[in-house]
This record gives sequence, C-alpha cells and structure tokens, in this order.
Amino acid sequence: MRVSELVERSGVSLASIKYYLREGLLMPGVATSVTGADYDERHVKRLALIRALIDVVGMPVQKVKIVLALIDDPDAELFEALGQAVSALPPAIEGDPEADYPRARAALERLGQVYVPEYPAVPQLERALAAAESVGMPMSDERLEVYGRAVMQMGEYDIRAIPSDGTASALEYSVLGTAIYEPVVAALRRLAHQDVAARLLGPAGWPTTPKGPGEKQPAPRSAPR
Amino acid sequence: MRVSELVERSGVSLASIKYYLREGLLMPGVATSVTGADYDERHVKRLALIRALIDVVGMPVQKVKIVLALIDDPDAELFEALGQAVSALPPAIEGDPEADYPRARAALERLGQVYVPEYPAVPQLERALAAAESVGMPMSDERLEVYGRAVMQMGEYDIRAIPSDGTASALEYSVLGTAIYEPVVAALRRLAHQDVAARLLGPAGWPTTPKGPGEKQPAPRSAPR
DNA sequence: CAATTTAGGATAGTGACGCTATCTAGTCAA
DNA sequence: TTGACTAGATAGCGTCACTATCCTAAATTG
Repeated sequence: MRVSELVERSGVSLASIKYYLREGLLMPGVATSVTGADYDERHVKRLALIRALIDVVGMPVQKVKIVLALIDDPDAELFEALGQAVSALPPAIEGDPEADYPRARAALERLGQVYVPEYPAVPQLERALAAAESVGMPMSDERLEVYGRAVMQMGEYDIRAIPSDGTASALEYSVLGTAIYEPVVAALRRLAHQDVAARLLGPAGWPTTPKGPGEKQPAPRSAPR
Repeated sequence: MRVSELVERSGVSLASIKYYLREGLLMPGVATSVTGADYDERHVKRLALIRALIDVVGMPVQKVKIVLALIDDPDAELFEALGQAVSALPPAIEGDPEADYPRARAALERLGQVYVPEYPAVPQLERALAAAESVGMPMSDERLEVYGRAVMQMGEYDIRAIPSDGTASALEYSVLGTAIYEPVVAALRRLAHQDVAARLLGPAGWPTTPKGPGEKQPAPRSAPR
C-alpha cells in the first residue's frame, strides 16, 4: 500500500509518519521507485504500537525507539530484555549501580524479594517511596505488604501468560506486557478506589457493588465529579 | 524564614519558587514589607508535594494546581474529591458523559463493579484496553480477573487506611494516596516481574526469591540489564 | 503528451511546557 | 551609605513532538 493508504489505515498523519521514519521508529517501506514505497500490515501494526506507547503509556519517543529495537532484535535475551524494557518506562531514572537504595532495600527485604540494585525498577521504587515520605505519607509496612501481595499475583500471572513458543513472540509479549498493561492497572486501581469509596463513604443511595449476588442499582442522579 | 532559606530547606531553586508562586501552586508568604515575606514549614512541605506530583507522579503543573486547590478547599466533599483527583492524574483524558465505553463496561461488569461512565477513570480504562487490543495483546478475561482481584485488595486497604479524624486530613490522604502511591505500585509490579521472571526464566544460578524460608543467595556476577 | 497528483527527502517552524535569566526598584543590616 | 537581599514583572531558553513548506521527480490521468 502507499503512504496515503497507510495514513488512512493507521489514523496517523503523514507528517507524523515521516517523523517516525526519520527517527527510526517506523521501518521504511519497500521502495518501488525513487518516489514511491510499499507498506504493509506490519507498518499499520507498528504505528498502533508507537501511538500506544507514546499516548497511553506516556513514553518519550526516544524510549519508544529503545523498546522497539529490543523487540526487533532477535539476539536479545528474554530475561535481560525485561530489565531493559522496564528502564525505558516512565518515569525514567538513571540508576547508579554504586548507589544504595535504602528504602527500596528495606521494602524488598520485608517482601522477601531479593534486592538487586541493578534492576532499573529499584531506583524507581526508591524515588517513589522517598516522595511518599517527603509529603508526610510514608509507606507503612502494612500497606507495603498489601501492595506487595497484590503485585505478586499480577506478576505471577503475567509471566506465566508469556507464550512459550518462539523467542520473538515471547519477547514481544513480556516487553509489551510490562508496558501496555501498566495503564490498565492504574485505571483499575482508580476505579477500585471509587468502588470501595462509594461503598464506604459515598452518599446513601449511591450505586455500589453489592457485597453478595444482587440486583444492579439505579444510576445516580448527578455524576460523582 | 526568608526566601533564601526556603530555597535551602526545600532544594527548589529561587526561580522555580517564583514560578510556583506566579502559577498559584505555592501560597505567598506573609509580607513583612514591600520587599520581603515570611515563609514557614507549610511552604517547605508544599514544595515537597509539588515536586513529588510533578517529578514522581508526572503530573503537569496545571493539574497539580487543581489537586492542591482540592486539598486546600475545605468545602470539598471527600467522595467527589476522589473523582476530581483521579481526573487530574496522567494520562489525562477528557471524558464525554454521553459516550459509551464498551471495553471498560464489559470489564467492570465482569468484575462485578458498577459501570458509571462519569467516573474519570472509565475513559482511561477504555483507552488503555483499546491500546492493548490495537497492539495485538487484548486483555483476556483471565488476566482481567487476576488484575481486578489484586487492585481490589489495594483499594480496600487504601480506603480503610484513610484517617477518620477531621475532613481536611482525610481529604488530603485520599487525594494524595491515589496519586502518590501509584508510582510505588508501578515500581513494585516491575520488580515483581523481575522477581518472578528470574525464578522462571532467568539463567541458572541467578539470585531468586526462595519459595520457602531459605538462605539469601549471592549477588549475580553481572547486572541483568 | 501535457497536466495534475502523489511521493520522498530536507529543513525550518510551531506551540506547549517548565523553568531560567534579567531588570527594576525598594529595604534593611552593618 | 553601601551592599546584600527581596518582590514583582517580563522576556528568553531548551526540550519535545510534531507540523508546514520546499523541492524534485516519478506516476497517473485526461
């Protein structure tokens, strides 16, 4: 297909496609002449992926490039790729292998996980815990254990759900799964807050999730905003 | 204290403090003269909060302003404030009350939660699910249930942990808790991935979390990057 | 076969964002 | 009185993710 068709199919503007081509995010089409190239479904899919990583996950273009290179490179080792992918996710933190991350270490020890400061998520955790502390809401051990148990359940499932066929798809699955499902988790957590809050704190008559099997309740008169 | 001291105590540059004052994020100090004002601990704490929301949570300055106004406004209703706070979190989505969010609705129905399209997190969930779908990794029912159970555990704890004394602190707690702990969850999930992946996929001899009580294992020779 | 459309490549410009730098003028301690 | 400090106003900067404009040339259409 021609560029114009790619524009239509993907919903991405020509200017942006040219930009992604320049930046090396989108692979060039097969040149049919000096002034014409042929694109296919892989280009459509790649554009969807680029937009998802940029718009939904919130990754900067340069980090998207890293993740895509990781997926494309058949030599990458699955386990190492996971670490690489994580370090490309926002908020980006430049980890210092020499540095100590006391809050993260304490947290991981409490959760019974190994503390490997080289994992890119360790400085991310440290910074997040430090931020919570600095605003007067330090992470309690109790909360840590609740959260730790919850993420472990997700993690176990995520890893087991990685297809065991060829490395390529397994790689793509693990790399993208970490990134793509993160906004889903965030949105679900926010909705869980709303749901629990409506049950515990909301006005009487607010629609709530019934504790046991029961009837759907009527919609609220005004939106909870 | 004077501005220079506030700069020192907070670690925020004078130029940035002036910027936050201009933007209405930081409340002005008590003017002692035409050219001098007095700041206190509340200003130090506020600056820490501003930085945490901007740097760690990744909120744009204008959204930070909304969240701070929400915290400062004593008239706000706790339950409504939760929704407001959520809508200020990135990635920002302008929800259309008229619109239907089929993926989000199906997901919530499956989880047994009420579908209230007015909740700001509903369009966020819709977009996240659509993005997963568009890159060829649609959210399976199984994964949805695992995630749903996990976030519910966190949500229940979060809401119960809100202090029941004065409205002001409860408000601050619920609003900030949603935002501040989100990066913690993200980092913990990434670490859970690493931890589980190391156990299931990692090279032999890699440090792993023992299944039962056991010895700490030695650090790896090279970093998993 | 001429005219129009479309494509590719290069380069410069745009608008939002989060500061940052400079300037002015007033104040206060030494 | 001199020099450091301050508030307030305004303009500028660097990054980011595009976006718009040229130019050239091939391909398509009438």
